[in-house]
Amino acid sequence: MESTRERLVDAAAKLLDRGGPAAVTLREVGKAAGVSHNAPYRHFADKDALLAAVAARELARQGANLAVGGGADVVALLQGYVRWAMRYPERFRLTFGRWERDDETLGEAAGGARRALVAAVAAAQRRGQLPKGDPERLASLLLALAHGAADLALAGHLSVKGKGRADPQDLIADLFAYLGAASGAPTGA
Amino acid sequence: MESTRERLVDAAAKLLDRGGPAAVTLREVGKAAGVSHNAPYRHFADKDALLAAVAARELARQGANLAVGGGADVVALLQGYVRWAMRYPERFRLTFGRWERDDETLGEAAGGARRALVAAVAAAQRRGQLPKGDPERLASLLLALAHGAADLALAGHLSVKGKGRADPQDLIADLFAYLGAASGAPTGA
DNA sequence: ACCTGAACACCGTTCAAGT
DNA sequence: ACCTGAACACCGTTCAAGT
Repeated sequence: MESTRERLVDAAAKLLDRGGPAAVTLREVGKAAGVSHNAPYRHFADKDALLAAVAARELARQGANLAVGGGADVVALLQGYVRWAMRYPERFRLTFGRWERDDETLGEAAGGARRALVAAVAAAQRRGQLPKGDPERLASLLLALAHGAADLALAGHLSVKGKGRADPQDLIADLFAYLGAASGAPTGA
Repeated sequence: MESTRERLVDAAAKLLDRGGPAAVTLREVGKAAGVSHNAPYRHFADKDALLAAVAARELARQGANLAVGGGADVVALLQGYVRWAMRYPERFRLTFGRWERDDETLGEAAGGARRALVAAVAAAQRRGQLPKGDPERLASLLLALAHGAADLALAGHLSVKGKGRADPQDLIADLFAYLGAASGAPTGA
């Protein structure tokens, strides 16, 4: 049996996927969850807190995916990340949107996902597939590329219609090829 | 003398900077521009079109900055891009937000900025500072990293508080060091 | 051609009240 | 402890009317 709270988060995520943030109204969320339009206030401080719960759940699932991957290929991890972003653009944007309030669960979920990625990077370094150096920093580089490629692609600022058509997956492959060619740690930093 | 239309765009941008998208109401925009709250409808189809005009103006300015740079260093160009994103987070997010409607002026502005970046990349390739290969695709790689680093930094998902503290500028420097170490075109793609 | 003021539907939030 | 229905302030949009 699903709790009301879970049904509310479910409904919010579904509405978000369908019509973007504008479609997520407390009235529609309530209707989809089978409660009144202000029942959410018994479970969340306000609409923003409900959206934060959606973002936290999404981030936690990402982290779980990464953790399952364990020693999985870093490339596969990043490709999974991009695939998720392209499939659920609204959840992706919400997750990395404006969260001035440092929601605890949200921060925790983000930390878990990050640790899994860093571990995979370190493993790839030991295998000689990635250059040596601080794995935290290298993970940031890889994540930033995957994240930026996905965001630009969603905004339509990546494909130039005519030639040089590179999707996010191509760019990830390119970066890995370059990193494989670079033997050691960066010299400039 | 500034036209009403320009004053409206100015006011919208200012309100956006101050309080995010939620603060941009047509009533506040009208008040700041010295007109009634529905005067905007004589200049823009709806609120979304007004925001698109803000985004287009921002993108055009970015393009102008890049064009002025001319043969400028690619690193300097990307650093300027990141500096802009960190200084005006709301404009940055708006510009790369959801624009299903293919606003013409917006697409044109984006194309101009992109062309300037590609030209700078090609110049750097001729100077041997960047590996050979399709400059369009290499530009996509660089832009994706700068964009992703800026977006993650704004979302607070980049600095890990403790160690490995890498800001977007560091990541750009890292990527260039790696690319400088990689001699040729990527082998994997 | 550009602007105004009133009006409408919709939304987030609050509150008194119910079980 | 959890939920409801009415109510309030606010917002985007429309429209008749003014210059």
